[in-house]
Amino acid sequence: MYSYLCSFHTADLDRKGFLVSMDASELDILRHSTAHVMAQAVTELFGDVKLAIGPTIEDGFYYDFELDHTFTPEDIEKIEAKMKEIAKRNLPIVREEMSSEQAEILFEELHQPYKVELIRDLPGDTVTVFKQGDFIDLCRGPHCSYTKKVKHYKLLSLAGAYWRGDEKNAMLQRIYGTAWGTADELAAYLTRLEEIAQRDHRKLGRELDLFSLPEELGPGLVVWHPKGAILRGLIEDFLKEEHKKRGYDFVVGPHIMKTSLWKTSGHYQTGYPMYFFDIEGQEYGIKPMNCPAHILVYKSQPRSYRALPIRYFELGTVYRHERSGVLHGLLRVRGFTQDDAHIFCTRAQMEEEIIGVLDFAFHCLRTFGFDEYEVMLSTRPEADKTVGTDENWELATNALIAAMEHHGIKYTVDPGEGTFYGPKIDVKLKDALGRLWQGPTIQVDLNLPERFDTVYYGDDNAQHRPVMIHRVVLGSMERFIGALIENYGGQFPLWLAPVQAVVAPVSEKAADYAADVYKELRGAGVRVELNDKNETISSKVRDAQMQKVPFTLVVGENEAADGTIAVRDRSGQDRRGVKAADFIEEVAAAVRDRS
RNA sequence: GCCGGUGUAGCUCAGUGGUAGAGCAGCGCACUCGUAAUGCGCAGGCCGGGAGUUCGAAUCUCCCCGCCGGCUCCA
Repeated sequence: MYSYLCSFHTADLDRKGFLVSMDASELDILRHSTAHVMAQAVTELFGDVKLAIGPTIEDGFYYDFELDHTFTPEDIEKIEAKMKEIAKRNLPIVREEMSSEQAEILFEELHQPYKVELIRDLPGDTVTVFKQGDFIDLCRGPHCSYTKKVKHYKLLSLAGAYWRGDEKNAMLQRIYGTAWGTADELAAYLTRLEEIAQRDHRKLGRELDLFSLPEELGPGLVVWHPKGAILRGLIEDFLKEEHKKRGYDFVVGPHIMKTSLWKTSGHYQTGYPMYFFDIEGQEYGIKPMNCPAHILVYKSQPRSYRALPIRYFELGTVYRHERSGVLHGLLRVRGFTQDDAHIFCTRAQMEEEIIGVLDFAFHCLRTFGFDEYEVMLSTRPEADKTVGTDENWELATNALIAAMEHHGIKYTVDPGEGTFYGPKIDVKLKDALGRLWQGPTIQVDLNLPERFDTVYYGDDNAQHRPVMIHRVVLGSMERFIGALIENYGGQFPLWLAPVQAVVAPVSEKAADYAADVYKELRGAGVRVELNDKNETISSKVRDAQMQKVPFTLVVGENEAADGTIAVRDRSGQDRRGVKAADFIEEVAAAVRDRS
């Protein structure tokens, strides 16, 4: 498939599978040097600049600065021009090793307090600095040999960023950029950014009339329009069917619950971002999670070990007070519906249950066109920040690992990134453009069973604590559909397309026949629309294409005469003389195998 | 929440102190048309909200709100 690779000596594929002229480490070096050249340009242009950090990131780099001047978009052009000039000077980039003390003195003299702080925190007693002309930066390197190598780059955006990512620290100004080995690669990357913008679910959501987030409603609150609601309904129907197959019981809880319940669960005390309000002197909270209700269902009667595992499923709508600055289309909202389930089982059953959940999750994801994943195991944070015994943490973590190994899943460990109440597995999905999205999460909960004193009776007739596994498969409807829209670029497969076909009469002469075809298809369960506007057929075809409708069914006098339809698909392929019944079967077949 | 940007018709966007504009979408009329835009016409705006400066504000200033790009946080 990649046989043409041979013609590229140092050719490599980048992380998203695109052919690039440099391997990952060469690109990394180039980008790092580009960041230095940018920092030099900023320093030369604005004088008193305090440099923070300037690492490489996926596809590029950034550098954080502190200075009195506030960057404007116009400054970006000036900085790019200055970078070009610096590159042209072709300064040698020289590595120098020095003792930490020397370096500290050097950067004190240069009025670079952030660098001094970095040096103090670095292990070892020597550091390296890199010099190009008058510009000196603390840096591990390596770098390109000359500034001239820095050629194909573009500064992309300005942003604020806290020093060391801590909001208690000073807000710095960050400039993001990208850099590549050749002009073509840079151009390809910029084209790719364009493509990503074209697929933006917020843009497609509006254009395809799927959903909106009206200002009148409040930030982060979604209304689903008819077409979006069809899409969402199809996904929910699929989920319900799959959960039934896999032995889940459906439960339903209310949206508001007394604050005392949130005190029992601990959400109240830990300052979970909830909404609280008062009813007749009694304080209530809107649920940010579904678990307490599920636990109360569990606790509604004594449970025997024979009844376990118990799996409760709910498409549970929750509300969380997300900080205003983090809201983003469907991907980060304040009200959302999780495909949430809680599994209560014995310790001995835990591993098998997790195996089942993983199997379930991957089956669902493949159905929606996600075939590549990255899996992360998040382990226990510092012990004093967590609940639960060492033994239980170990047991839970081992069960997660064993289940992944059972499936032969390659995973990376995110040490200390588990929740305070237990370890978890996060699955990230890779979409059509190679981007990662948050997907299934499986968490073992060592906290709530204790807090709610959840028990079952064992064969020894004694009370035991069940293991509680909290898991979502698609995550939330909102976030998942956002990802789905971008993954398909709005071109949903037939089984998910809100409108599967548009009947487009060529002229009024075929209007009656078109109406008949429309009724026949609708009667057969095809999601079909009739475009009987007083417009040309070209215009109707165009409308359907723009709406990314899978099939446009053109009917004119010819079709009316022999009782057929002309089927045009989204790629522009046209099949004439198709019987409506055959088309209906074709659609039904695709819906059956979800394609 | 914080830093920066931004907000004009349903959508995309012009309009830098002197009576609010275009294209598309919508509605009407004509045309009756064969696979990505037929023509003509008509409607449509508290220029995000509030306060101020000014004879006069979409335009200048301040406050608030939303959105966008990030930081932090997360399904």
